Amino acid sequence: MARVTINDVAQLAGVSISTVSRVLNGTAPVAVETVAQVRDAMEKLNYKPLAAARTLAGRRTNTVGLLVPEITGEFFMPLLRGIEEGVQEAGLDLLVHLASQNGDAGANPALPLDEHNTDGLLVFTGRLADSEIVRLCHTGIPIVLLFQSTPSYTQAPSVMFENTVSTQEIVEHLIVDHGRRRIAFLSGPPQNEDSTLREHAYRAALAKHGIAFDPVLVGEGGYSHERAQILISDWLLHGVEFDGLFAGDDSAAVGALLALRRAGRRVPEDVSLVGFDDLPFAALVDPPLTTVGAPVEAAGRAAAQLLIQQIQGRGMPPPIELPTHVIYRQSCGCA
Amino acid sequence: MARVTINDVAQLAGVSISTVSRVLNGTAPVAVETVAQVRDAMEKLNYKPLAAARTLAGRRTNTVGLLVPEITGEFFMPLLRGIEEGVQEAGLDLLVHLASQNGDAGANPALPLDEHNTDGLLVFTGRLADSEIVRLCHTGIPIVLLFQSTPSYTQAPSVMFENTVSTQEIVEHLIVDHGRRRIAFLSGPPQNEDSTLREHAYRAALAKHGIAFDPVLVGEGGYSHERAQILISDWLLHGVEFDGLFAGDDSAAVGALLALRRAGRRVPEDVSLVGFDDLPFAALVDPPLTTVGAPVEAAGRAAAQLLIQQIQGRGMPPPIELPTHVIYRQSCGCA
DNA sequence: TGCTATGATGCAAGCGCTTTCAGAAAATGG
DNA sequence: CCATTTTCTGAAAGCGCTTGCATCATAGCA
Repeated sequence: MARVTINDVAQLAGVSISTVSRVLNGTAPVAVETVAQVRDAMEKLNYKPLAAARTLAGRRTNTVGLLVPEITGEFFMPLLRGIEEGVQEAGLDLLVHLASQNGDAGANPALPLDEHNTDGLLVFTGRLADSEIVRLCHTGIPIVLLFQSTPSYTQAPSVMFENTVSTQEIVEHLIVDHGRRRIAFLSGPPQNEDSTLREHAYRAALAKHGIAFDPVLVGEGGYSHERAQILISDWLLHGVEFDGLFAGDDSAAVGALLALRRAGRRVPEDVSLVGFDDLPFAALVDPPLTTVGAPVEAAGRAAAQLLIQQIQGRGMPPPIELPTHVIYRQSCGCA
Repeated sequence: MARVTINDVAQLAGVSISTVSRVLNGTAPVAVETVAQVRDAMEKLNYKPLAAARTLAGRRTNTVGLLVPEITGEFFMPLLRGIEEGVQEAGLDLLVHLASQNGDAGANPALPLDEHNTDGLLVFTGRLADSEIVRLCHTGIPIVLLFQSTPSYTQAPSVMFENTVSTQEIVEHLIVDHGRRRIAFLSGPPQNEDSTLREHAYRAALAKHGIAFDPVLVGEGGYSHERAQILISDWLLHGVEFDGLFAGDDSAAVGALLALRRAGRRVPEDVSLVGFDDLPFAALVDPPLTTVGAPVEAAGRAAAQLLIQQIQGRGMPPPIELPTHVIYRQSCGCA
């Protein structure tokens, strides 16, 4: 049961392999009846071209790599879905690679994908040092950065969310509409760009309403419900008082919610709680979470498309910033 | 800036390409100092073997494919994580492919992966018809089935959860410890094997305690919170009465929880609610969900390992059934 | 010392496909 | 009706790597 090759097809169809290749790829005109014969032969033999051979001969892998820091959190799912769809639409395949998160940033996290020679790389990991990205860019491989702005001296396009406007709006909402004055903020993982932007916006909102920034009210939620839960429990235990909480993202918000409830604090009566991302469960928790809707799946899809655009030589696309908007539910105190 | 090939390395190291290949693959003894020279040359040139060429020459792709029905639900994440880790441990790569869920089962959902010629296939989709699986098996490509038992006339190993014992235990818990008599059941998607098994166990538990099975109390929750929420709302609206609910899985349980709450039913006072899987959020909802703990990530990892075992010719492993256990929290009525 | 295992290497034949080049056949135009 | 383009097809040269076979020392063993 040897593999059916292009030769077998050519033979059966009574043509040369060049012709078979051409009907396969549509790279040159082929007479309609010849096409029919070839198609027929392919069908009969159940011919499946060998990807590796095409790659080797055609010098393109038809594969894009996705470099992720870890597969966790509700956030990753819609993202992956968007990416897969975008990639599939273009007829490419998706190679998922978990970047080993060994502490040393000096290591070569992208290596495996490098080696596998994908046509392009989607990078979703703050962990990947700028220098590494610069290196990758210089190899000429198309890259798209997810939620990480383009480092200088490169022009890898990035896909990001609009953080500032919505964050400011949601924080101001707590101040203006719910009369909160002591509003805490939970940051994301260290050096997370989104988090930095959100913190700036948070501070700006406070400042705008004459509320002094209190460093006590800022902690690292790490976009993780465990972490946020522990942190908030700790705060509560140590008498840190606040009447509003912008949790940085929805995962942290849920963790915080749990901690608050366990400590007997009511949401939203005692504390107005808001998140960011509008992940699937945001509407499902009790009370439903007021948050910022971020088009995560669309971001994945957009990233895939930007990458494919580069791969296909259709130019270097500009960075994309996807709009977000506040979604008012009940956790802030709205009816 | 042409590609650095094995030739360049060989030349710089002053050896033949065969030797380079051998130090690369360790397929034959090479003198230590030669190895050093070659390694050196590789380093200097920053040589990266081209995967496609290795595949073509070596007749193996070093890639396994994952066929998924859709990327959604909390369930998929730990599964993917387990798979990726298992695959990565073996030094292989993971190609993720979303099976188009066009209604026609007649289509060829696996085709794309087929074409890409992976060394093996992880199949996680009830949608893939048995006939298709049989066909795949007959092509000789290693396969592992996820949550779907091996069809007859094939011996593709499968990874499944132990459904019966725990389900029976959790349902009996509602009957015995919480005095529930009208216990409803939400099934998974049609033809989902886990669901079928769980339903059998559910019925067995009822029977064991002399409770008549009432078909009115069975609905399709589809392992989806939206679907479950709609269904339960509907039931409540139409006066379907129940004091216990085994939601089939945790996603459906959360949906049901929401519907119950919206309708003013208290959990667990009015309705004892339990799920299955112990997904990450199960402990986070309010009240925390009593459920059956299923090692989802371990299942992914096990599947990857079974597949790799086949790929490496280390024999055809037997199916695996992973143990589950009831996790008592508060949604059933326990303190 | 002669003879065979063994170690270390090179040569060259592919792996299955794409693509350039050139040629044959058919279509076009004046 | 001949020159010229256009359409279609085949031969053949790789793409970068693995691997079977041959080679040649060197070492082991009687």
